[in-house]
Amino acid sequence: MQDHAARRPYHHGDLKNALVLAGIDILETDGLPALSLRAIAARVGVSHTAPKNHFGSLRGLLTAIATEGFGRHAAFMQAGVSDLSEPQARLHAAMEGYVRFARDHPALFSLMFSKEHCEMTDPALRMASAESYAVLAGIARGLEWDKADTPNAQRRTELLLWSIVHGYAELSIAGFAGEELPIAAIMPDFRYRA
Amino acid sequence: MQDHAARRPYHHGDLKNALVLAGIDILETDGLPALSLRAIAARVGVSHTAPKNHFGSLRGLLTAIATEGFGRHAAFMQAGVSDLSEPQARLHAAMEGYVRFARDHPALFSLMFSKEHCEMTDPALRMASAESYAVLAGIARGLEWDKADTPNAQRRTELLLWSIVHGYAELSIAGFAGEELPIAAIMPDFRYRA
DNA sequence: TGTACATCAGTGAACGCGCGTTCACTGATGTAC
DNA sequence: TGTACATCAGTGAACGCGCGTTCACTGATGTAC
Repeated sequence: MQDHAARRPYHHGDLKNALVLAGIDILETDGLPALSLRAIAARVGVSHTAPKNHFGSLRGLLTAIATEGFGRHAAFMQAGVSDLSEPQARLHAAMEGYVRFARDHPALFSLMFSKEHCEMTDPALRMASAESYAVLAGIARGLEWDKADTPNAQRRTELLLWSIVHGYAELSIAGFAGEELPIAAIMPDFRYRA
Repeated sequence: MQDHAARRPYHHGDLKNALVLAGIDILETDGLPALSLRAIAARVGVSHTAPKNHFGSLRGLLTAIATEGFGRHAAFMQAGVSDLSEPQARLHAAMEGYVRFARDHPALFSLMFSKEHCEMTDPALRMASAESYAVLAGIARGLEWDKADTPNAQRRTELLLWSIVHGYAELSIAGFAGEELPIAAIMPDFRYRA
């Protein structure tokens, strides 16, 4: 007993991080409805009131989990892209990463876009989601399409790409997309300049 | 008191329908988390165990609500289309209806695509969602695009259109789509045959 | 180097709440004869 | 036309459960002097 006490000191040391990781763990295993302050704290082995010191409330903790989610999401997109140089291949790889993340981590992905659970105005969350968006937008830069001469063409192109990949991911999760085609199979033929 | 009893007979008469409508009402007002058996029954003015006779469980009732949602969703798409004859205009009108429905009824829209809450294998739900999909697919039929010669070109075209409109709707609800552009503003230039 | 004190991190019991379900019931309706 | 009976629709009290929050607390750490 004394030994256990010695091994587990009163202060955790990195509770904030541990709670976020435990939360993601629960999401993967049991889904969003299982994500409560008590369940997360229990998984870390800590009193269920401890999270309050770091996150204020359940909503705060969920927001932090979503923020971490956006980081991983961006990494999924980057992963397939690094080796490629051809613009269209890079775009498709990033989009494929987007969809793969959603399929592999549906509960986390849902949380990331849920106003219901997350504080969308949170600065850290906004920054993380913006960085994730920037991966796609960065690759899309220089993309040429039919309406390139309309105002805000670039922003609109990005929004189109984002809609396609996000919609496909959501439909895929919900079970409406049928067999799991690579996203390249449904992409229109964008052309690149030069 | 006697009067009230006389006015409100023991049997409701159309409780099944009334519960679905009450549920939608609560969704519009207070959102998905507020949607409980007790809340829905209370709104109709009935014991909270009464829904069990018609729907078996909360999940059954939510599935029925989503089914009704798909019906309304289809109506939103149809609404703008009827007056138009030009194919591209019809397509854009249907898609605009799709997005407008999501923006006007975000909680109901979310429920409709939530495995978490609905029994996606329910026959009535499947039929309703298929009918909704058919509105878009019907208009898309005959649409010509760059990959028209690949296998399953039609299905892929439909899936692309659905992804665009669904993704744009979701991003719009989540607050990521910025100012509310009509969807035509981000659509690529499909061409129609003949 | 030591002491006092403020601050921070985590505890654990208690709270009230709303939830879905179970249960034995009652009122109303339909149907067989 | 009437009677018996089965079935259906709705009641309301009670249940146990997990939830987030509050509260007074304690153990550990840092800092001023």
